[in-house]
Amino acid sequence: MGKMVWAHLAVPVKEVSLDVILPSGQAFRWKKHHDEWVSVLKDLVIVLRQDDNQISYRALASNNLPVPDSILEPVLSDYFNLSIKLSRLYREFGVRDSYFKKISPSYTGIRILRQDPWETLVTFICSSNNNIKRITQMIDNLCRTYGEYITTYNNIEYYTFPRPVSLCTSTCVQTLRDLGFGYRAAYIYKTALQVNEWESAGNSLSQLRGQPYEQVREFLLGFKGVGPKVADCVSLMAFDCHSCVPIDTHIWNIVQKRYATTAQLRASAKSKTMSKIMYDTLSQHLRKLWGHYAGWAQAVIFISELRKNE
DNA sequence: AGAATACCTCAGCA
DNA sequence: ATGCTGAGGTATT
Repeated sequence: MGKMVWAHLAVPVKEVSLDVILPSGQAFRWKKHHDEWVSVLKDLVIVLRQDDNQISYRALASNNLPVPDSILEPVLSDYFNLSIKLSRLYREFGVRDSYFKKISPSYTGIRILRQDPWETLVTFICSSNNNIKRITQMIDNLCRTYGEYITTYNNIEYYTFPRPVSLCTSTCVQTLRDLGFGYRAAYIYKTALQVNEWESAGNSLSQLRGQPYEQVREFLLGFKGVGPKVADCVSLMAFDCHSCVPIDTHIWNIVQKRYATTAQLRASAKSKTMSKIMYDTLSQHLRKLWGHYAGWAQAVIFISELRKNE
């Protein structure tokens, strides 16, 4: 083993709280081992430690060669969206929304990660009618089976996230079912075929970044297993659509409990399933309330609700 | 059009 | 114990 070389990001916990955002259902591949958070970004195993004033980081590559900080720092800065100042957003949300102002002091450092589009798409297809624990297990199985081995750290093997082409095999659906994907196995396979074809034609999913939300959303809704909620999660977490507010069961619950709702919204509460119209109405309502970075406010409210149920 | 139902799996609960 | 419910929904009817 080479000498451990740590580099540092001067980021206070109030801007990024790893312990809050990494295990809370935004990304599903971070593992905590003692005081270290470990995951894979691109083809590197990333190791993070955090104290009050900084995040220390280093990376392990498959060749065991050191990864220069000049490569690593931009990767992390991008992944954690560090150009966006959280303190400023919290202040603005607090002015717009008294409930946010009330609860946010207990939930600081919650920000939206900027994740890989393909990985995010697959992950959130898996998230439908599912829970964080199981989603984490499914994604872990997927990478072990179809990803490329990178290295072992703390006795845990780390793999890349498989490229679409790796899933375009005749046995994929059955394999995924055996790995616990249930009915989502077929969705993943079909999506892999589509994305592979799209990329083979010289495109990349990343080129959707910077496109208007409506176009990103329409594109995403074209995949099997992607409905309004999943499309919004991917738009927000991979395609820079910061104002987009995914409406899940937790947000729906909290809106009914905490926010004044219109007669139309209250009436819909009786319905077993949320209609597309109702979904859009609610999402836009919250977007207007919270503003251009509404999706970031949603993340705070979502985690506060998640934590309360524990 | 809009609402109900089936869908994989599994932990938590009565 | 066996059966039900809900988990960051979606496709189908």
